[in-house]
Amino acid sequence: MATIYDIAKACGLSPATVSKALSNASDVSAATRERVRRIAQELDYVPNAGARALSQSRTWSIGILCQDTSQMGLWHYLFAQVIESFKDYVEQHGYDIVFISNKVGNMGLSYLGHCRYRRVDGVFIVNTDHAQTDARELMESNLPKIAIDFENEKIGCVKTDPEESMRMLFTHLYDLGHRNIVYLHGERGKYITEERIAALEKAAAEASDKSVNLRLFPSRYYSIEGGFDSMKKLLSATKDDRPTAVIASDDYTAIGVIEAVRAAGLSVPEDISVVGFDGIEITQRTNPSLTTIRQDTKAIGEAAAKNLLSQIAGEEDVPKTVSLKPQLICGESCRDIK
Amino acid sequence: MATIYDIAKACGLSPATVSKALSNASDVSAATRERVRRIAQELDYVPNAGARALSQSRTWSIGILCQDTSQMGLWHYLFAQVIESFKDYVEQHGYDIVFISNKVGNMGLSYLGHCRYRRVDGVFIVNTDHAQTDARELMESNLPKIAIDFENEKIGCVKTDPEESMRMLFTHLYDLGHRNIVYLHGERGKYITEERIAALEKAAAEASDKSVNLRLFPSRYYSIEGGFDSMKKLLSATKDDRPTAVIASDDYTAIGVIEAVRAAGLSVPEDISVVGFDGIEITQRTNPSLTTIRQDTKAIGEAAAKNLLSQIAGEEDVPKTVSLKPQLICGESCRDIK
DNA sequence: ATTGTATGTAAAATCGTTTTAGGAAGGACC
DNA sequence: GGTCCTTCCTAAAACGATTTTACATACAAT
Repeated sequence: MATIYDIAKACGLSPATVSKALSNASDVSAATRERVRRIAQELDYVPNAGARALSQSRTWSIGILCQDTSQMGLWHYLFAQVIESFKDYVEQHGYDIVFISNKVGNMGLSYLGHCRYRRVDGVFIVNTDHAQTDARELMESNLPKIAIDFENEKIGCVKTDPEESMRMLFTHLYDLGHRNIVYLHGERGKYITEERIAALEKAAAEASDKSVNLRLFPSRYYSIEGGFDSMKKLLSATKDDRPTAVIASDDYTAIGVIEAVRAAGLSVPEDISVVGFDGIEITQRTNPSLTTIRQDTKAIGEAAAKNLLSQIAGEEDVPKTVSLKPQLICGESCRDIK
Repeated sequence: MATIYDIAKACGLSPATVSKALSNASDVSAATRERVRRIAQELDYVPNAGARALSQSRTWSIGILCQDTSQMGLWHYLFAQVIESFKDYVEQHGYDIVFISNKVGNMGLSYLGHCRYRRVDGVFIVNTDHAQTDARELMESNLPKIAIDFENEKIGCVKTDPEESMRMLFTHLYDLGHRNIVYLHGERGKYITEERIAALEKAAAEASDKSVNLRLFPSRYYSIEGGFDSMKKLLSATKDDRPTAVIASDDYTAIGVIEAVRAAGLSVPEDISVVGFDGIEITQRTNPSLTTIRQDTKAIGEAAAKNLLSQIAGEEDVPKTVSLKPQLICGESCRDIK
């Protein structure tokens, strides 16, 4: 493959001049620049990203961490959309993406190790067990970085405003007359879980209505089966005091919840109203269609990208946290019981 | 960040020896090797993939081309699973993945240009418009490469055996008594479309039954809306000779088909039987659940990875085409009309 | 004693860029 | 004519590895 040396030789110039000509440096005459360009074309020259990276000490690549014990793998519908939006954005700015893993070859690299091996210019933490040593090490590092739905002193985040989201859901149910509500929340201890629980309890408290009975019940994220099992347990645990509405941790869980309600011989929304979270496409195709909070995945990906690129560029005053507006999608899974 | 030079200095050795010690070369004493290892640990050394690539002229990275005009983007459920499986496999062998695009920065790189810019060791063509100039250029190149559902002289492929798949579907419907069948096929001209149509017609011919009436009707891949629209048209075009069964090009299309049947005041499977293709998870959650052909996405990804790594290793007799077994999943979308 | 063979290490070249420091040529100005 | 800018270009170092060649030393075989 042709290199700048080949071009230099063909043009009768030095490699340095060729490099500058190709990168639009100011101290090359227009005539020379054009000649170099032409010859480069003719020789089918493509720069070597690795060599460039070595000399610039930046690779124009960004790491993405999206790993989880959940069976969904990397391709959770929601995360996938966020990643795609992120990728499109950074790609336009010349970056490629590297999926960070701690199982590369037999090198025994940690997440951070992998980032350093590939010399990524920054990292986007989409999903991981934030409590795990490996993830912690990465977040402690001083790489430019941004996360989704997680933050601490060392890392900022992009998220769909939890306060507003949960208030929207609660208010929607409350206005339909629901007072006996259960939140089927995701794994306790996860940052986003705690945040949403707090937000929901706050919204409930703000109603200042003694008749409101908000209870929590554990489930897990992104699992139809998990939603099914949890709802089954919930139903048998609340025989005498069945909730009139259930807020699922996410849309998959909500699908499972609906199945469980049916399996118990009850109906949605006649007997129990159900709402989800995330607003993935399929929720509008289910039967009944689901009332849920839509997260704007495109905006999330873009906001994360913009923030990270600003950090990489060394800009000052890069916002630490970006909070995006949720949108309530009204399906047919809730009944007015007033 | 520590380099082998730092280690060399700390050990009182030459960089060459350090390099060899770290790569388990034979001509380094065990004692030296251990010492180097220890110091490397202490200095928190991580090799620089770019530098390594420059000197080895291989990057340990593989390009993935998965782009399409379809609105599904990169994250089509089926392709996503294949890519994940592929990624897991090559990752274990030390490779990272690069998504190939023709919109990187403002460099105006073609697909092949991007591959050359990043010096990928091989490329996996998951989905693209194979007729497009850019894709053709890539396939003409002499990079190690493998595709899904496409092949020609220059590139081999991994696919779910079309002959067997289509025969399974046809036979299933035939055995249920269906004689009036429509295939709602994907875009004409696509390799896989033509292959499946031919396979289906062959299976129908093999029935040697004059009463079999197999018709083709155009639709497009992976679109619920597309399936809906096509089925609507089909219903109005066949008022007097409605098919008893419809084979959709894929599961998404099948979902749209079912909606269209309902919208026409008919029912699945009472009035019309519907089958899909791909076997994505959600088809078992729809109402009714879908009879479909399951493609083994994990096996596809692995087969592609294995094949590509063999090519990269320069092995001889790497199989050009790998054909995998389909699996018939029986849902409740077909009725026995005998 | 000589030759040969491992063995362990070092020096230097190489990979393809970018960057820094400077040099030559030519014009403008006093 | 000398000084000072510009403008355009080059040489050389740097980036961080790997790889090839060469050179010691030790020890065995002849």
